[in-house]
Amino acid sequence: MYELIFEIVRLVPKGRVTSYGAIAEALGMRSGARLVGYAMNLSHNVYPEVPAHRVVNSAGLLTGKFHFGTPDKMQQLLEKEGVVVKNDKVVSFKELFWNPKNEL
DNA sequence: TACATGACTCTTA
DNA sequence: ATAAGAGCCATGT
Repeated sequence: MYELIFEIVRLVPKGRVTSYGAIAEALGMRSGARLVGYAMNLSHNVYPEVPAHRVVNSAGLLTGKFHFGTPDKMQQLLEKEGVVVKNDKVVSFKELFWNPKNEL
């Protein structure tokens, strides 16, 4: 079931980000954002790798950074891809936001 | 089968 | 504008 979620996340272009809610909605689960988060939790041992660091909450906050081993890993990865992160939140989130529906 | 849990989100005070 | 409460769906025990 999480396969779909993983696929969507893998479609997120480098340097862009998306939100749990957006993914959930793209899959038809209007209020399944929590489920998407839960899926990300399992994404660390699936293959191909899932760029879970490109997924943030509706406010652009890096809420799941504690699940990357070290709290800085997520931010590091994002910045390395060109995404500016400040105070655990994505700068210009609105601009960098990537809507899954545009790819379906 | 029933209950608890979670990387969320929206609605009210 | 900030804070607290309730819904939501798939899994695991």
